Amino acid sequence: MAKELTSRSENYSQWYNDLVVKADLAENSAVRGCMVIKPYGYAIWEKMQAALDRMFKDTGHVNAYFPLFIPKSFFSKEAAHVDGFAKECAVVTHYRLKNDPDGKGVIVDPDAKLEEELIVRPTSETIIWSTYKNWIQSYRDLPILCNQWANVVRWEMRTRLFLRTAEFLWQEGHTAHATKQEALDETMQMINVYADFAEKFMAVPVVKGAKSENERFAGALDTYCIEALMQDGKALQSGTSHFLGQNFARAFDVKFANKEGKEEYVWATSWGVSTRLMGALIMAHSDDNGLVLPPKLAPIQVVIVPIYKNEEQLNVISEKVNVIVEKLKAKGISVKYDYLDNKKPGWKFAEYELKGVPVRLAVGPRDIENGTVEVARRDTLTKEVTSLEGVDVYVEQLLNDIQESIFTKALNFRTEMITKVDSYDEFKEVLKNKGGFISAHWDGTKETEQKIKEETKATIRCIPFDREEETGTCFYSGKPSQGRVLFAIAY
RNA sequence: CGGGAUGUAGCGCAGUCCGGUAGCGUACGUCGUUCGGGACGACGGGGUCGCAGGUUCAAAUCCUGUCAUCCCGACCA
Repeated sequence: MAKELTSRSENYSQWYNDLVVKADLAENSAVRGCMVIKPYGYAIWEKMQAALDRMFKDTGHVNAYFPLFIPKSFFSKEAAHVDGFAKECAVVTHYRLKNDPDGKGVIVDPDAKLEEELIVRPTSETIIWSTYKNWIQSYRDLPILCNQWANVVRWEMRTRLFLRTAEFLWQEGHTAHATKQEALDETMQMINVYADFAEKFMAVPVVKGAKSENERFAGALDTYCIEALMQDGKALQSGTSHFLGQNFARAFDVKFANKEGKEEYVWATSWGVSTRLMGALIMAHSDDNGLVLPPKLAPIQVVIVPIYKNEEQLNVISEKVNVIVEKLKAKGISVKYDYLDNKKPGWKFAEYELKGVPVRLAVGPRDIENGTVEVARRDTLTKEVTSLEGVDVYVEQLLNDIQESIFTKALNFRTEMITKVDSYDEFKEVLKNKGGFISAHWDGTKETEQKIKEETKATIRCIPFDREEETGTCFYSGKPSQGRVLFAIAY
């Protein structure tokens, strides 16, 4: 099955490593687990970026950019935060190289040691809040609603392609507010933006909820998340939005004068999604023929493959196809007419399936004669012949259908994979044989969650916002519970 | 950082036990026939066998070291 993201899995080199993206490792270097995103893979990321950026701007946010390097001292200012990130930081200690006096190559110049080490950002809360300090004096300066598109580095012990790479691309929103309520609203608003993006663009259904204390972001008072389910039954945290309270404002001494002229600490949020979403996209929809991309994120939405024996035939076909291409473009549909004769039609069919192109049109002599075109859809791998006249309208509708159909398929799968469980035996049984989300009562304590994790590797993915009010008893401890939470094995 | 595996042509691999100077599939190039689901034939180009030492007349193969990757843990977004 083409669902594992492992290099040894059957189809990896065929459709994943070679075509979409490659975790490329510099030889003999300490650059481990970083990823190279090839042009086609990057085009998908660009589509995601564009859609998200639009949504951020529609909710009043602006983009900004902050430094890659963060002075070490900034990190020690928020205790929980440093605890969370200290173990996975890349540290810059020198600023110069020189020729090795004893021979070949270059060495780090020992005379060029930095007074204070610089940390390559694992996340930008600290550098941004030290900057915000200078931007904020009065309630009139608030709110600040900034987002940055950037790369960050987390020196993970073990990396997993897309899901946990040492360097990754992401966006991080950092907002500052005058009131607690406004910050809470912002936190909630952004998790909703993420959920909308996941469901409407990626066609990946997600559960919105709050993290348990154990799983919370380092330095946050509350973490909201969206959790998606992959085809192998494992959960993937796909986006988070944090209510930071006044923790960072206190740490960086960011105060403002309120309407009464009194000094108060600023309220903060941060939120982010990363190239991990590409992993989610791939693992949620792909099949053994390769990628299945939702039309809204497909760099190429329609590919047209002519079938011909000679140039004369091609010319006749092209004349008809060019009209369609123009019509599709006029509708804002990205279309590629692959008329080159260096590959055969069969090869092209397989190739574009591998790349997840949602709709393929094939036009050959037979179609020219009958005024028809063959339309194939990637998600169902079905083909039908339709009239060439008006195919643009047909395709436009089809793209919408595919978008919806991919989502419905994923949603049905997820619904099937949420299992209600009331005993520990049942819990273990479902984890082992079925996977997916397990909806169960939990007593709300760290200790219970920790023990369940140790014994089964399952963690609480979230406490869903829309859970039913239902009292019960914790399946593990037998203590009273206020409602069900979702457990799962996660990536 | 522990346990296991791997490193040989762009990619996927065989060859290693038992040392004799590197091969298969695919991709690539030329020509011809093909072209409605990854075409076929003929010829051809491409490899410091991860790296560094050692043993030997001779090392992809044996020995030592080292680097890197993958999988399983621990850790984490």
